[in-house]
Amino acid sequence: MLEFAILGLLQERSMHGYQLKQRLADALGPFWQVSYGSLYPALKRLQKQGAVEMVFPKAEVGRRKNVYRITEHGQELFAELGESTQEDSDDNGFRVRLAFFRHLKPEARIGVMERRRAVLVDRLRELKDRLASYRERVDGYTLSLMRHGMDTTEHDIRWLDDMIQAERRASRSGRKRRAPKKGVRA
Amino acid sequence: MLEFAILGLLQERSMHGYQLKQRLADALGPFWQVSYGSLYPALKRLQKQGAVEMVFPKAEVGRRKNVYRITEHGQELFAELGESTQEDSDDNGFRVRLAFFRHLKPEARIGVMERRRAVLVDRLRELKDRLASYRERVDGYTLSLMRHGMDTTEHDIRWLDDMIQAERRASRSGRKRRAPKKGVRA
DNA sequence: GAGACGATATATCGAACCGATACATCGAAC
DNA sequence: GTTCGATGTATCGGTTCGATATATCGTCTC
Repeated sequence: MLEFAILGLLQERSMHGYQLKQRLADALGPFWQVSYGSLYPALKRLQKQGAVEMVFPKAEVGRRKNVYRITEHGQELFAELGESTQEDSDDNGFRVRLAFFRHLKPEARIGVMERRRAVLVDRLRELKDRLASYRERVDGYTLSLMRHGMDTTEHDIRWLDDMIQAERRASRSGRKRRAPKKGVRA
Repeated sequence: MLEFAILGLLQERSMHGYQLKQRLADALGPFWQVSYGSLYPALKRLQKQGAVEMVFPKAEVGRRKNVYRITEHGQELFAELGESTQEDSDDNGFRVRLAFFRHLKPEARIGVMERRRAVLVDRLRELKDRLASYRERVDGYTLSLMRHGMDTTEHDIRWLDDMIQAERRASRSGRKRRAPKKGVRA
């Protein structure tokens, strides 16, 4: 997911590590913060596989800045990671994807959201089963935790449904007339 | 948090690693799953600092089972970890604490919940500020993500308020008459 | 203009964690 | 009987986090 996020940011414009960290904190807000201990190694990995490249490898004067630019292979990797089913059950993984949704194809967006929905439906079912199975033999706090988890999951599913519907609407009208104005309503 | 969870489980009865992993999955449901790569090293760490001890160090016959028992020092460590302010901003950290709330003192429980509430209020404020600051210059998906985050956080705060209130009620009536029946209503 | 100070910027370290896997034993089904 | 799934302990490589080291830049103060 970190690689995906980096590539997503570099898609807008080339940046160096410090900027990436700032823009990431800005985009994901309080949901996800990355450390330099993850960021710089991730950049090196991406560079090694040719997904990003340095713009000014060595500036002779002043402070050293390693500005990275995304390559064509990086673009492909971004799309691939965005549609990958590997991180579907990771809550933050979906948030990260959502933050860069605008760079994915509409069909891919719907696919991601529907897979996410399936994960949440699974989770809801597991919570329901669990709650039914150990009624009475569990303390009030755990019970409350499970019930709140159910509420939250149901809320999330409704949210997804709205977004999927909006995406389909935009997709349909987008085929007839250009550009459906702004975006998704929460 | 892993150490805290292990000690919480061992407080009920002595167990071996495999059982710990199972009971952990059972208690935390879909919220948290631990790997053996974390569990066994954590047990060794706890053993090294004298918080747990092996019950049957070496069984001569049949399958090897390393049963661990919590020590007095382990009890202290559990209480200490349960009240620690170190993991307050970790969502899962609070869930884990909640799953073992029954082993904490009522005052500690209220303290943990109030600190958690403060974290969520902070998060809500940050989301509001962020939303106000970059209205218009952000895509619909990110906007939706932030708005949903606000809704969820507000919901969580109300949940906490209910639990804090219930805890206070139980605490007050518990001082007059013994044992306030069952527990917390979600 | 000297010094302090905070923001900018890159890099690495140790501890911890995850997913996978290896290895072994048990019970039960076929 | 032997295959198969559940039980059980353990470790490996790769990744992440939190902290820290190092250095430069802009700005403010005396």
